[in-house]
Formats: sequence, structure tokens, C-alpha cells
Amino acid sequence: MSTIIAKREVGSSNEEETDLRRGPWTLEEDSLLIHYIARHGEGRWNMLAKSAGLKRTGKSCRLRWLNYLKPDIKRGNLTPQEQLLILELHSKWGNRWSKIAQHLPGRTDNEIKNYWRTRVQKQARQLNIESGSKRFIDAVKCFWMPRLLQKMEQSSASNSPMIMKNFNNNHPEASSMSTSSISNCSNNIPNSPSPPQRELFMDVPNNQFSNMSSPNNNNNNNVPPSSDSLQFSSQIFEMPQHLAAAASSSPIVFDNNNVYYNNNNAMIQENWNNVVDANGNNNYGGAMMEGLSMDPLSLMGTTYYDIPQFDFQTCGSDWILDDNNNNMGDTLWNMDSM
DNA sequence: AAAAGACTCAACCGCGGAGAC
DNA sequence: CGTCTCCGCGGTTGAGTCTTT
Repeated sequence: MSTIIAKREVGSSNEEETDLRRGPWTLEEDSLLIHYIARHGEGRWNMLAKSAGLKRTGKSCRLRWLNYLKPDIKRGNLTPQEQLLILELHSKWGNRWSKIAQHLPGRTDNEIKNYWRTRVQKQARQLNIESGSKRFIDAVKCFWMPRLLQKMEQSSASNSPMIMKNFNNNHPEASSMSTSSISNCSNNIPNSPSPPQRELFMDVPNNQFSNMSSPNNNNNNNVPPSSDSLQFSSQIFEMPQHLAAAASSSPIVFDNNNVYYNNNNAMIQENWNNVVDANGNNNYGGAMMEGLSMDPLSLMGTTYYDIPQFDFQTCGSDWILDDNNNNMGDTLWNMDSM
């Protein structure tokens, strides 16, 4: 319900009293604003408000236009890609909402800010983690972002084998995401028991390894890669189609020698040396096992996982614990709630 | 079905920077 | 320089809606 306030304009010779409306905009006001901007363009908001016959402040007009009426504004929930980008950019720039919004076409700073406060900070509250703290940033990087990626992969795998391709095309800025923003995940994370099962998680930049994947590691971030760390240096990683199909429904699990995946509710273990692509070729053996760079040209095939400068390593699903030693991984970052 | 609590998001507020005078 | 106005940003509010009890 709109209210009307009386504003006394001090400085005016006759102390003109202007009635200014506040609160929700009416259709009529929207129409006035849209038509005025269509004719005269935006900007000079105070003058615009008067000229358009709107009893609103220039600020209010600007906000209404930029956050709601502007034609190119996108409606609907943020996609996982957009959420990932927000997390990434927020880790870089903090609460610079307008700057972040510039990288999400059609999304407003207000929308992003609301998303952050209502979704992201809510998760932090539930975990008794101070949002913005190092620990919270770690959790975002090590759990939320990987799971967004996983979700993106799953949805992409079911629609198209070109994992991440569309994401990169739609978000060229994402290709400049730095691995450093997804680094050093373990500093404030409690030590974890040895993971009984490993999922593929994006983590750790080149030459930096955390203790998240190995019970043998200490807190030194620069310890050498543990035997169960697996790192992809290449940006192009071909996934055989049967694995891509498996990945569309449940996580694929890697270790040094094998890939584990779900097939009709049976856990399949396949040695990398036996994994073949659609042409019957094995491109994965030694290179994959050693976590070495793979030649993209040799991987020309049918299915690609185009990973935007992210590195991966295996890690346990229970390595991150909250203050009560509950497994955050089980309870947090429920992507459906995002 | 109703009340209470939780959540969402459009809109407002205060502040600071930029530019004009 | 100092003052004023405009603009844009980030923080906050609160009405409406949804969910839970």
C-alpha cells in the first residue's frame, strides 16, 4: 500500500510543499515511467520524476526502472551457472553487488544482494559459521561451488554431452575464474577421518594441496600431492559416454587406478587402463593415473568435459564438520534449496 | 482452518563520490 | 576551497506470501 508523505522543500522561495508517494508502485506509475523513458531516455532522475508527472523521488524512479521495469531484466530463479558465478565473484570482490551484477546480464545488484542474504547467509547461520569468515568462504568454495558444478554437469549431461561448454559460452568471464579462488580449502576446516568414499570435487590450484583428501596430510597447504589426489591439468577432459551417463545420475568416484560409478544400482569399478572411448581407444591409462596434463588433441572424441581452469581432486564426503561435528556435506548445500 | 513463524524481494534509507557553481 | 545537487551503492526494512504447527 502506497503512502503519501509531505516533503517540505527547504530553499524554495515559497517553500513549496510536494506530496511524494512511497511504497509499491502502481501500474499507472509504471506506465508513466516506461513511456517517459521510451521518449526521453533515462538519467537525470530528479528532473525525470517531475517531468513525467510522477510524485516520486528521482531515486525511487531510478530504482524502479533499474530493478524492475527495464526491458532486459531477467526473471525467475538464478541458474546454477549464475549462482556459481555469484559465489566466485563474491569471493573475489565481496559485497560489491553492482560490480558482480555487471557480470550477470539481466540480473540486478538488488537481486544478487537478496540472493546472498536470503540463501547464502542463511546457510551460514544454520551452521553457526559467521558469513564472510574464512571458514565460511572455505565451505562455499569447497562444497557449494563443486556441487553447483556437479549439478550443472548433471543437467548438462542429460541434455547435452558438452559439459560446461554452454556455461563458458554464456559466461566468458567465467573462463577467467582463478583457481586461486578455490584454493586453500582446509585451513579452517576441522581435521577429518579418512574418507570411506570419495567423490569428485573441484578443489586446489596447481601445486597446492590441502589435507581435505588425505588423512596423512597435515595442515601444510603445500605438501606434495597425496596418493589419492588426482589433478587434471588439462582444460579438456574427455569422458567416455558411459561414464557421462553415469555422472548424470550420481557422482563418479575416482581413485588412482579406478573409476567407480553407479550402474543400475550396482557399484561398478573400472580400471582406467580398461576405459575406452566411443572409438574403442583408451586415452586414459597412464596420463590419467598420474594426474598429468593430457593432450587435448589426443582427446578429440565425442564427449568433452570442458573444465574452465578448475582442478579436481578426490576427497571424502565427510571431511567437513560443523561446530557440533556434524557432517556439513550431508546437511548443507542442498542444491534443491537454492 | 487458523495462527505463528519463516521467507522473499521490492523499496527505502543513509552515505559518499563526482561534478557544477 | 566550500557548498549544493545528483547519482549510485550497500545496508536495511517490512508487506506479502509461503510453510509449518
